[in-house]
Amino acid sequence: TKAKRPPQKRKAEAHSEEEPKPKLKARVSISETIKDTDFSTSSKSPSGKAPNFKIASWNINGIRAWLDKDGLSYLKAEKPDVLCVQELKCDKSKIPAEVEVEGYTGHWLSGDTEGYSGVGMYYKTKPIKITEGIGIPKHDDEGRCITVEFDKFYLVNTYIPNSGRKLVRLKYRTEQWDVAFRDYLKSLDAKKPVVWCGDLNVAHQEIDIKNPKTNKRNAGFTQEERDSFSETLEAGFIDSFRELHPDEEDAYTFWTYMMNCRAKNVGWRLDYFVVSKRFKEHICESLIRSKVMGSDHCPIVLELAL
Amino acid sequence: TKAKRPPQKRKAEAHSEEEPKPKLKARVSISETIKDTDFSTSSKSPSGKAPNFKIASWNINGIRAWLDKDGLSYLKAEKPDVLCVQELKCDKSKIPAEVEVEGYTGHWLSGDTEGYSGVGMYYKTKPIKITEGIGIPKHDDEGRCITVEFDKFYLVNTYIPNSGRKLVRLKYRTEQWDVAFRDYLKSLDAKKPVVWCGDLNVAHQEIDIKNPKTNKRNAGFTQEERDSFSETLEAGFIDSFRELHPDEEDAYTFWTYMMNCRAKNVGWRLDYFVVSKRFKEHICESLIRSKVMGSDHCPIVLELAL
DNA sequence: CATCTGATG
DNA sequence: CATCAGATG
Repeated sequence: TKAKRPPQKRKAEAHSEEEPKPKLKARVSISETIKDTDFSTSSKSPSGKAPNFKIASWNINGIRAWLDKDGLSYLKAEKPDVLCVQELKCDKSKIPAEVEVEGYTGHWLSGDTEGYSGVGMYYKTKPIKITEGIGIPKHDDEGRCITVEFDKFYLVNTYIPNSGRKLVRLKYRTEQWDVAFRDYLKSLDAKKPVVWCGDLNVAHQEIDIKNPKTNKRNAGFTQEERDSFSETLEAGFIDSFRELHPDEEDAYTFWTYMMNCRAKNVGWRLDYFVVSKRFKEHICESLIRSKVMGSDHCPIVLELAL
Repeated sequence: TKAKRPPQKRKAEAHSEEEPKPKLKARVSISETIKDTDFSTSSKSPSGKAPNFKIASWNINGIRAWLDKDGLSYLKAEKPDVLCVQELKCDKSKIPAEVEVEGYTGHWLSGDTEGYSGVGMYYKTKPIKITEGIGIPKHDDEGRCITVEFDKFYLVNTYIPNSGRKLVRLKYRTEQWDVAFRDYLKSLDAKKPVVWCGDLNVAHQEIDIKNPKTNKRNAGFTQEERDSFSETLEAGFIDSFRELHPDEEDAYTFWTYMMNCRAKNVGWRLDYFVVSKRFKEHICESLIRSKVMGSDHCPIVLELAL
């Protein structure tokens, strides 16, 4: 029977002195892990065209921690036309100034809960339009979706709700969010082709997870989530990585920090580039940057010939 | 207007895998800072006797963090007969096994609030008796006092309540705790001489703090706390450090982690060895180990000739 | 295991 | 600035 802490108020200073000063953390650098990846490309579209537009996506697990770890070295090495990031875990107003990168514009979206969710992106060339959310207030208060309209396609960057431990949010996720989001995707697809990317928080098939048997009732591999994702794909979309690499095993984008799973490659493929079927002809390559460290997810890349 | 987090339960595992494994943190080592201190002694008691009993005291600001930083290297270098520590910030049941040291017995006391307060000690030779608290339940639920009875004296190890930001606990501290504790000390002193040590959370006089002017209404330097400490001393005790070093300035035992105060020696003397007046003849030296790092307080040492 | 908030000092 | 707890993933 544990007691409460002593009575508390706010905003005073015990043993004060003068003024607080900003802090500077020293962390292990992401830059070191960049060297193990070859960022050059030789891919071609089905009709033989070389890529001229590259999109990257990464669940960065906290933008402040990621910046401290020099996460921007990835952006500078990959040099994509757009980088989509998920899980900012930081209110828009609290993002450090070091987030700015020469040659890119950043766009950040946070939800109502401090330190929870949030997505953002860096882009080189100004899109036609940027939209936050999916247009349904009750689904838009967690900062999970940004859509940018380009000339030839829509790019939708999402951090799909996690069903949670004990699957407390499974019904919300599959019966509410996924349904509403599917409608949203379809409405975009009716206008222009769509590239939908991000942390979709589902491993689609058994090939997309190391331990399918033991994870059937864990968030991200329930039948409900997998079926829901199938239903979205059936509405006219393809999973670009699996389309190009139908039999590739052990291809994951997430590894829990626990139990040394990354070193053992005990992972999940939770991050995707899903594209409108009719846009398939523009896809040159769909890649997983599994050697880039700095988060419990790794970046993924889509190379397009527009 | 910030929203709440999503609904939560306990004890399940999202994206689980197998079993969790214990963790191992890498921190800056305290051992490095030990080298700057000379732990030998040449002190003598008023009657010319060399010390044969050494007591050290240190507010360690979290025993788990302190162990990770190799705090025990201080114990091994100082080699006191007793080391008193304050602010365990750890339930007794959660103290790591590495706390054990060859040649010493540990005794740990935690309060009802997880991660808050708590005191403990290492001793070489078994005391006659060990008592937890001051015998008043309403003052004893925060794990702030251990008394050990030796042949020639009582040793009282305390972490005196902080009056808090905005002085929310000043009345409790001075009108309740200090009054009850003073009675407790007097009752011991009636039986045997007393050595009272620990983090007393008060800088007694202007000489005991770098910025007396600006801290008059901050916890640890209010007139109420200073007067209360004076009143306790007047009951028959002496501040051993100030007794031996009446004019020594810039002698502090605490520096806020903020604003680089330690490097600038902008500090407070909050840690003391207070001893019964009639025990004065046994005091050889009262020292401040200001170069030993690892906490926002530094260790203090009392050398006795028994 | 690692991030965050918020309490405490 | 640095510890801790507890939530979240």
